[in-house]
Amino acid sequence: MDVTNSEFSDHSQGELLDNQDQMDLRRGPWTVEEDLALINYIANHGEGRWNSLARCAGLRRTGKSCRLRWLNYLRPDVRRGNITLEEQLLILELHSRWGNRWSKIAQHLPGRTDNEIKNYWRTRVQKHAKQLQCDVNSKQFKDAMKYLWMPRLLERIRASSMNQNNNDSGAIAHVNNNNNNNNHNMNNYSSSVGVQNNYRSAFTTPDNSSTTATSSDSLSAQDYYNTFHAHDNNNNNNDVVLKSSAQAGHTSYHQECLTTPSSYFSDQGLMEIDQHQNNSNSYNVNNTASNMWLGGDEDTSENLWNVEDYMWFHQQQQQHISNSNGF
DNA sequence: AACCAAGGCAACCGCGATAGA
DNA sequence: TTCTATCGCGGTTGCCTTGGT
Repeated sequence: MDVTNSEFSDHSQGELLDNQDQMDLRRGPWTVEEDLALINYIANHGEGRWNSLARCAGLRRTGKSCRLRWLNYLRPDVRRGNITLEEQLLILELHSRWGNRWSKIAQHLPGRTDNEIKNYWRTRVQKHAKQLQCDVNSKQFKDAMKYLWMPRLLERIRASSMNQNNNDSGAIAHVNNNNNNNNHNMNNYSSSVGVQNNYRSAFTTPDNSSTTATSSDSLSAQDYYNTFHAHDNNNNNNDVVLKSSAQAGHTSYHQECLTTPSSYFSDQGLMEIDQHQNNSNSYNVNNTASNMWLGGDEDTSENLWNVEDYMWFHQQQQQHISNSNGF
């Protein structure tokens, strides 16, 4: 497919090309030949100066297009394949702190691009908000992520880690998605050194950039690692939810979460713990309901919600509405 | 088998920031 | 200081795949 760009429109700030160049520019999917040309050129000359690079490499593409293709796809250290549990957890946490600062979030997920994380967020996370009929930026949804989704991810990571430790053959350990297409490195890594090290690895910032981050920005790899290992390393972490969940082990998630002092679906910080416990089963990982979170072949975020969660979520919403109305 | 809708993702677009002449 | 070229980010689009009917 040779989609010639006759209407190239990025003339915003100086990226002006003469008419002939515009006529010659290609857009749309990259061909193998174009990929090879770009790879070869960068291998020999390095990256940067993308417009001139595109010309010199003989590519009928804009510099922007070349840069994007290189950064998001051709770079040797870019990781393909599905987002792991650890990465999901990290994305949720970082997004709760920084919002849609995709490139900033991507800096903490080595090999992942901002585009990939953004797509993940839009397709997976926002889908849940849609299903819950609430805004992705609403407090309700953020709380649901914080108190349901993230603890559950942590538990799954822990469970996978335990499986890994109990099965040296690695037959059960599938923290990384079974459907990974070409993520051989991560699977091998996970199998060989174990999930916990994998987790540690996932939180290692690229090229030591964390050392230059400002204090307010630097949610360090060690912070996450400490959080994850809070049950072993019970110090220097103020994230009550994560810590309590990590400490919870095989106890009810909801129970653990609800006993945190944080506010939950209520302006006064009151939680209807009893109501919840009466109206829904607790999520002990030993029971059937919760095993679906841990033992399924699928490893997607979709599995982190089930019918009871939705019911519970809406109960909390109704409760919140009632409280707001003074009932 | 054919059609359609939804989801996923690569690529594009617009704009602000930055560098340097 | 101003202007231009380039970079990089976040939002959006559109194509391809997949699953359901």
